[in-house]
Amino acid sequence: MRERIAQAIKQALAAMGAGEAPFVVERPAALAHGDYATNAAIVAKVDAQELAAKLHIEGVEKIEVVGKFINFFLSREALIPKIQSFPQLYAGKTVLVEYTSPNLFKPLHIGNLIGNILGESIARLFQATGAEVKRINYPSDIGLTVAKGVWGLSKTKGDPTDIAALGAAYVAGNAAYEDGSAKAEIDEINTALYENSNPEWSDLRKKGIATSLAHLDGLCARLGTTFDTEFFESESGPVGRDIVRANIGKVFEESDGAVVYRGAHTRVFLNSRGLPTYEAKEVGLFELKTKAHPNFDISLTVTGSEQKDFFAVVFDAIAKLFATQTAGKVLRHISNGFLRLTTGKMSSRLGNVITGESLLEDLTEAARGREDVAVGAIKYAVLKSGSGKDIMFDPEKSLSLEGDSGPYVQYALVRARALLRKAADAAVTQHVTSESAILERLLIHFPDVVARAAKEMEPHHVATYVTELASVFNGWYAHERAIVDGKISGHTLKVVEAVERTLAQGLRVLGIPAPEEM
RNA sequence: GCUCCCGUAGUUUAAUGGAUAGAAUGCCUCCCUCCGAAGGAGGCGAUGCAGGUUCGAUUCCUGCCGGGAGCACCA
Repeated sequence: MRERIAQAIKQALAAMGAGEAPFVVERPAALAHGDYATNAAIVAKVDAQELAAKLHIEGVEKIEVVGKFINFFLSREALIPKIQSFPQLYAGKTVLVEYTSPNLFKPLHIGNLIGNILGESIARLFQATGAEVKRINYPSDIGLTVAKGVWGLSKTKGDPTDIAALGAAYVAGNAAYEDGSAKAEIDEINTALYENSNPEWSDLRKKGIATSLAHLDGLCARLGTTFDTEFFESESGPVGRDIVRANIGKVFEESDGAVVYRGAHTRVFLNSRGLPTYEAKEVGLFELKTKAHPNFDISLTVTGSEQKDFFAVVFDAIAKLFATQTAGKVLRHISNGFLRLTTGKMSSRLGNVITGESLLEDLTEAARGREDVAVGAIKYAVLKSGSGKDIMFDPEKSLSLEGDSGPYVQYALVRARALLRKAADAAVTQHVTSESAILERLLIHFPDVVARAAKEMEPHHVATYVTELASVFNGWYAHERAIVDGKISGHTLKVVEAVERTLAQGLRVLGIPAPEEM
């Protein structure tokens, strides 16, 4: 419909001799300004009345000129909701989305949880708009964090198959490293793990990794994520190290015994002991990713916003190392913000943090045992604002299930579904009531909202829309009776069906469960 | 010090250079004989400051003030 209006304007402008103009046809801020509006008269510098008079568009009932804007009101027939498919913006494209990527041996912290929530929604937005999506998890299974855990396990004689023991071992190791009491020992373990030179430590690592990974996969499944591919730092490290070594003097240079890249700022890729750092591992990861998915078009990496500058430099280095593989492709880092408590930033490296899991459990309890509602609550809290911004987390308020929240939208959907169940037993009449027009006028914009959210990789557009729809539906629901004396209007039935479908699809791209009952 | 990001009702936030800056929460009124009140209706309340570009600026540019993040062997 929007396209049809744009085409008509283009033709009318050409007929007026106004030529090309960068006008837009968009949803006006206020319903009083119609279903679509255009600034064409302003940007093309023509008389709005004259332009409007030239427009005759099928499905448009009324064209109104207000000031210099032209507003379009669709006819009831054009509004009658039908199955709305999303614009297939990314048809034929392959998109790699890397997210979650925790340090194994450590409980999933809230930052990982937020990254998972954002990454999953972005993956779903691309799928909804036609892309083939590969979900990638890139856990850290080697490095200082793991060394701390292995140190802790060997000190505490902890059971490496017990997830709680792993967490405790990491906390102990981290503390001993930070206060310096075991720094040398842990560094030694770290090197030995890289070199696989100590069977006892390597065995603890292997068992701990398996436990941690199984636990992680279970939690991700509860959150609605199933990964297509898992790459590990133990794989990317050696690959990256070799690539970096082979490019010393070309892309990298040696400095103080380390191998560095000088970009926007200088970063160490191989440390002075010759071990690959996070930077070199990213280089190796890119090699692994392109081997597995050589035909990708877009590669996204979702991590905390503090890594923004890091990725700018690393992607810069990767573009030089892989000139042919990156030509015409998009490599992008997507930031997720911190979840901030009133007490300040939560460090992932300190022991007494709220884990992703404990948060989910607390929310579930507050949601009367409903994990789907709890998942909806936390996901909505993360996705309702623009990505990359910090999420203010007041436990009291975030646990509340009222207002601008996931459960609010879930509840509206449940009401629509309950109504449809009732309607199944009702007689369907032909008369058309006018009261639902506001719902119809909102419903038509859903595909554009999803398209925009996908293009900008901003799920919050969908969250905002779905809440608006839930609110309008609730208002309509409280004000009107759909089923009277066992009869429902066929038109109303179609509208409610469209609301149900739209809310369900909206929640799906957000990764929020859509309950049948609450 | 250098670089980047962010300042919108008391609070959490939305807005594609467009029309009367939209919600939620909080506070003040109302509404369940009736499809689910975890709901609905109404009221109060906001673009940090100063310039600039533009027919039009929350949006773009400059300066200032305030907050956050990053900047060599962690991830």
